[in-house]
Amino acid sequence: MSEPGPASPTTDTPPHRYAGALAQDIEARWQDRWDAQGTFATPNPTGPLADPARFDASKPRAFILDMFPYPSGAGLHMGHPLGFTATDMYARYQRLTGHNVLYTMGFDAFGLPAEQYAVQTGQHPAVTTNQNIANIRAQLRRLGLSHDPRRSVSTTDPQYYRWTQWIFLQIFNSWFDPDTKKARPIDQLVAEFDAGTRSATTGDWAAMSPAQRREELDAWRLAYVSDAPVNWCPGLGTVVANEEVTADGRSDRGNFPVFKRNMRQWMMRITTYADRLIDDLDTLDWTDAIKAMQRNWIGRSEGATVHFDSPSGRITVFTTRPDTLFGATFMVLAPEHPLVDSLTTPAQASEVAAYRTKAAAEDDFQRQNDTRDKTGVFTGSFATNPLNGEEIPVWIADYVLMGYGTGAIMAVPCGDQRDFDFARAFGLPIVAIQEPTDGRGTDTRTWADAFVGDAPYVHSANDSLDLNAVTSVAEGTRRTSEWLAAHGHGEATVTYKLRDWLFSRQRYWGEPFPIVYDADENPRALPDEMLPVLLPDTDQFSPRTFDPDDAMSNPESPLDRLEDWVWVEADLGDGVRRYRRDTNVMPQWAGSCWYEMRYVDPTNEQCFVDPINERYWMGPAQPGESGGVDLYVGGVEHAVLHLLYARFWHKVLFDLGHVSSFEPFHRLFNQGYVLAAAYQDERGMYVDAFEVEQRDGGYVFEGRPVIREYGKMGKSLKNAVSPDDVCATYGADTLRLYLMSMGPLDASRPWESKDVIGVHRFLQRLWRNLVDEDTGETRLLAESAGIETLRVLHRTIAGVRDDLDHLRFNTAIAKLIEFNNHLTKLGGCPADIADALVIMLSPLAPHVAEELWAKLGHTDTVTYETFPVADPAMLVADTVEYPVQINGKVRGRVTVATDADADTVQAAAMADDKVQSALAGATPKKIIVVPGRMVNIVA
RNA sequence: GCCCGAGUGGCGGAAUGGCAGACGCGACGGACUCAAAAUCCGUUGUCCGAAAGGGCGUGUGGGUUCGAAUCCCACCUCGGGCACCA
Repeated sequence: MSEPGPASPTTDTPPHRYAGALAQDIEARWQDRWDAQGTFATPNPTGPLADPARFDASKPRAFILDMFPYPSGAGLHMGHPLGFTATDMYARYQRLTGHNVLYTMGFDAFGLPAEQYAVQTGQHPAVTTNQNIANIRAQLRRLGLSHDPRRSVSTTDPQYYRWTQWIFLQIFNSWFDPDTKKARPIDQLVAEFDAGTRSATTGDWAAMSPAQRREELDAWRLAYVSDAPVNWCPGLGTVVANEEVTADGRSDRGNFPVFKRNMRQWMMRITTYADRLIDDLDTLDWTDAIKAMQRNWIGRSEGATVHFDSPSGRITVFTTRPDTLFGATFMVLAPEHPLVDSLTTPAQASEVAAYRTKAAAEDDFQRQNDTRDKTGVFTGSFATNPLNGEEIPVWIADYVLMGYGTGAIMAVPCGDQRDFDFARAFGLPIVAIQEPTDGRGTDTRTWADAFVGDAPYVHSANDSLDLNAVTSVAEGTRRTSEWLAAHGHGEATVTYKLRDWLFSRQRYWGEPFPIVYDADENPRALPDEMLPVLLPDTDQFSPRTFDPDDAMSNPESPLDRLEDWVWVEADLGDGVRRYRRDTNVMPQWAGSCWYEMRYVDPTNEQCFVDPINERYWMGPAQPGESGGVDLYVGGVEHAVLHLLYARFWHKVLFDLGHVSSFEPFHRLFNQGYVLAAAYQDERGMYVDAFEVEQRDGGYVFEGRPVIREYGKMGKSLKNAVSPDDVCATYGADTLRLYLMSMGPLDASRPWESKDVIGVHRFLQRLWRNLVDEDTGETRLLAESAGIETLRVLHRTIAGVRDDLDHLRFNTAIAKLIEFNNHLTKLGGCPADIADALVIMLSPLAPHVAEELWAKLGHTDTVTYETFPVADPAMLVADTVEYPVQINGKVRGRVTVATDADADTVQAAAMADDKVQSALAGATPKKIIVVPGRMVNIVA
């Protein structure tokens, strides 16, 4: 860091002043001692980490979790200590308030970042990953986080991914029962087929060959191989999930173009959980913003399917507005719709073929740009509107997407802006079926746009359905859906934007699939005793990447090259045979889908988590509650990726009876970002923020003017401050306090290095109130605390408790500073309240608190002490000062007894000189006395 | 366009219906020092005023209320998410 820190001790600074060097000395000693004594080891109810002598089942639990980091070569950035400090302070506070606390840290070490770093350095990812983990562990240690080190996991550890593979097989060997809306073991489906209580979808189960049966079952599995459109990213050399593709059709990582291609890939049937993933959000303590993002991503819409008769048979559409069916004046099919060929008349054939070719050449993401003008082609055929028998033309257009609904729509131009635009562009009829409430009338030739909303229907009746008296969309929708169902022309339907999860990647650094293929290319699960399927060692770990724009390239998995590994002999129940291994690896998200459960029972070799331990740490507190981690802190960037996938896996494991909680993360808190000033030169290039000088109200870099903006702290903006440097200058306790004092945890905050000194001075003053800076001995005031000091103390206790309960670390710190400022004015700390002060400080600045605790004569760690409890009697004074307002402006103050009644307070207010002179003889119309608060006189 | 969230001193922020600006940075004045740094003490929303005191003040305009930074309506600005999803 280039910023000046506090002075290093020189001859004239006292030897025991709390400054950077002393802080580091204290911190190193206490970190060593915590390690040596296993201070933060938390016992389990049962299993390898059970310790009956230390486990107190009568205490409430607190499972506190951070989103675990990728061990990238760059190490921690300031965003990590921000979230980690918050959870550590909360964890320590929970220990002080009598909770059993589960708090640890792991590493999400598979995936692209680790692999790319390995490719850059030419070293094996296992080597670089372990180096990076060691490096980050050292950085974390400096922060004084109270992790149980025995519970740490890395997703790349075979002892960990053995269970990731096991969970994959649980999912593979399950099906979703649409009746119970739950996952069930595939054996139970076989039993139902055998018993005839459920019919197979592809034929008569009893008459099927073994191969046909296998195919039938594979189509039910929650993890399945599918030849379907996927996102192929040549620049990365792998396919990626929908959630990893940005709105402009590029890869989330690397920003390469992504192409839709049909490929044979692993999918997970997350869509079967769409309703539960939405509905169960109601049971979670998450922000509305994140819930909205998840709902939005799942994209549930209720409506109806409607069947139209056409020369090529039935065309089914999905609509959210079946009530507008009388106004359907044409239909539009996606260019890829399977009926387009047979619907197209010879006269239209060349035009349709040209349009389809053009549409196919464009990628999906260009097509989804709503600023484009509408394009489309008439097929030459007509379909019949089931409500009124009208023949309406069938068009194809690229604004209809094959991937949503049925890939076909009924177009109601009077009630849908897109259809309206299309009708105007091609001169198609627009018939009003509602009388708009804005007075524009029903002559659609004069309309500037479609009308959407509740309004009386017109021209909306046939022999058996009459909406013309209906005034609400909801009622019209309900009655039309009923009519459609009754007449066999459709039914109420729910559609989702959510697609099944593409689960395979053509990379090296991931979990291998515990799957082999038989001679007929059927996927076969490996038995438990063959787990883990170890990731084979190789020096050819770099995936084959391609020209980022080469859409027709094909993925080549690095594991394909390992012939010796690929072919394996095994007995899967029908004798020893030769099988080919699956050469894909699982996506980055697999390991993070369940890591919180492994923290609960990290060394269990019998199961991924013992049910007793899971129920203790994650089980619902009350029947009907979701259960799950008590507090999960992390960035908002995982709103629809990790958080959706992890919820899905957890629900499958719940359905199968492996866990007692039906949600993994009961309470989620999203921390803000650490921002910092960044500077751009006239070319728009970022310059080193630490070499920029402020001059004449502007900013200058190497003599040239630069402009300032604020952005997420990091390498790309050249404005990153390293946590290590701050620890080296001021100590970790100062860094912790600064990060938390900057503002509320959920707000983004700009880093200002010059502000760090503020909380450092606070610690220095607090230290000085307890310790003689020359001798290092305690210097406590002998006389006991007076009533005024006790009142300040108890107000502080109550306030800090309330703040820490609600993760308001910024105001908790401010209250402690206030209290310390009071002690400073007192000339020091009375001996009888020093313990309380130090215990309150300990969750926030644990190292200096431990040091002070020891100086106060205690031999044990402060970690498991009891947080002081405020005495209610100390929170009220004998007298209270009332501000007296006249017409809402404060004009005077009166002091009355705390228990004075309203009349007494009013009398005192009226008797006040300033009030009388402000009233200037006027008679009050009304006087409001708010007990304990204030008086307002209305003159 | 739609859905969230936020606008308060020079700066980060506090106050969620009851004394706006807690706490911190910075700035200014003072102590210590040969001096500087560090440290300590004091002042610090703004305008008028020598002071006492007073006016104004939480993005803008309106409303509810004895009383609004806080609640309601409309608008403006910024940040985030989604976006031809039928």
